[in-house]
Amino acid sequence: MGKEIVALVDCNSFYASCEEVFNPDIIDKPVGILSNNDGIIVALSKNLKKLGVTRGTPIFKINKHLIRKNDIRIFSSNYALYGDMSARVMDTLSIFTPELEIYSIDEAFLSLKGFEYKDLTQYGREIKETVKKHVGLPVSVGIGPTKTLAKIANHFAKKHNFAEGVFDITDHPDHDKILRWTQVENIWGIGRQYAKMLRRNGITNAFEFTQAPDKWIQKKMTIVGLRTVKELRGISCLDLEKDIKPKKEIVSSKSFGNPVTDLQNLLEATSDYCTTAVKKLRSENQVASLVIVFLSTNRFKNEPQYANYAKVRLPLPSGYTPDFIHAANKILKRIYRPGYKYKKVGVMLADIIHQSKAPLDLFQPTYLDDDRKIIMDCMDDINEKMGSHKITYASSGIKKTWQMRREQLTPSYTTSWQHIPVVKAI
DNA sequence: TCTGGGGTCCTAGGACCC
DNA sequence: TCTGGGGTCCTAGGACCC
Repeated sequence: MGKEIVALVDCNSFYASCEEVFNPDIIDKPVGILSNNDGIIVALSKNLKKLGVTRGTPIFKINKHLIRKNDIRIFSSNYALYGDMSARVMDTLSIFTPELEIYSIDEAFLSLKGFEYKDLTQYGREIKETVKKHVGLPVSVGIGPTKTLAKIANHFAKKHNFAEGVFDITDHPDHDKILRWTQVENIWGIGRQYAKMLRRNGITNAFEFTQAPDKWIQKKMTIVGLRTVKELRGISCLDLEKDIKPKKEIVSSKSFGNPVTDLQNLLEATSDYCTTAVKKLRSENQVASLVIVFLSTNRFKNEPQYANYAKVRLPLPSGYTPDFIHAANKILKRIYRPGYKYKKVGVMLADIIHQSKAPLDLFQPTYLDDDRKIIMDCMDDINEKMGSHKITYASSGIKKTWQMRREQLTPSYTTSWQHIPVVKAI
């Protein structure tokens, strides 16, 4: 076994950059992308960051004057577009390595094992330029002997202009200096709570963290924290995961555009989220047997609060949407209390297994061996061809007054024929 | 007026068993 | 007064990620 060497390729301000590809006139403007329901800012372009806006800020808290004065462009999130752009980036990256882990919508780890004879920084530049050419998106590349160090190298590449978006920390003469430069909250695996705890104990940067005793770290931060510190010391503890792992749980939940008080609307929303979740379940050829429904009021408001959840186990694992809608509606009726303004409901599917591993039953047909699977597959096919939600359940309602807001949505340029951009000759 | 959604992993403690 | 011990399984909650 040779030494591990990985590159982390990360798209810069991914959502904002996707919008810029199709709206070149916003490239130099501050751009912000909103969460579902147009609630908070989830992605910011460099120019928006410069104005002091941070991720997670509710849009209504951003000064209107600031928006107008700087011509800030705000968009609803367009996941159809981002998902498709992501797939194109990943396709391009797969040219550069036999082993690729798609870590998130905008990040991938590439194994560069066996490539050490190359100038890896130069290779990183090639990767960067090729993605730009093929997909039009800017990326940064960090290279290191472990995933955690590759993350740090990537962060470094982004923050220092001289790196021009590519940095290799491997055997770098200033290795410790770079770790000293990395504040604890910027270490992959250290969140808000642990960062606070480390600072309380006098540990402020990655280098100081590597000097802490293993026993102490494990006691305070479990084995997860210990792995992180070992990775910082150059010992690989997190393998590249090439295979896409089947989901263990599937959640569908959304805040409402407006508060909902009556049971009927909640039942409709629950049915709708059930439909989404079970469709996802089927798309991975899986079945589930546990349904959990949760609901809550708006915790930011100074009004009576209520939150609850409950679960139901199906007699047999299923992929049949009505099985889940029945169960979910039953649960909802149990936990619903009148008199509250609800902000959100959600459905979670758990105890998920692959269809082929579903147990048989002597006394009742399973999802696989009666008509239910055929009906579902048929419905999925039609919705795939004719557009999603062509066939749906009446229990999801028609008016859907509870639906989320998406007022600044851009077209689905790459995934919908109606939205394909037109190039006009002058 | 308006504050996201979807995941994973680990551990402590209770339930249960012999 | 004294009231076992060890193993496994499950779950809720807390931490993290993007």
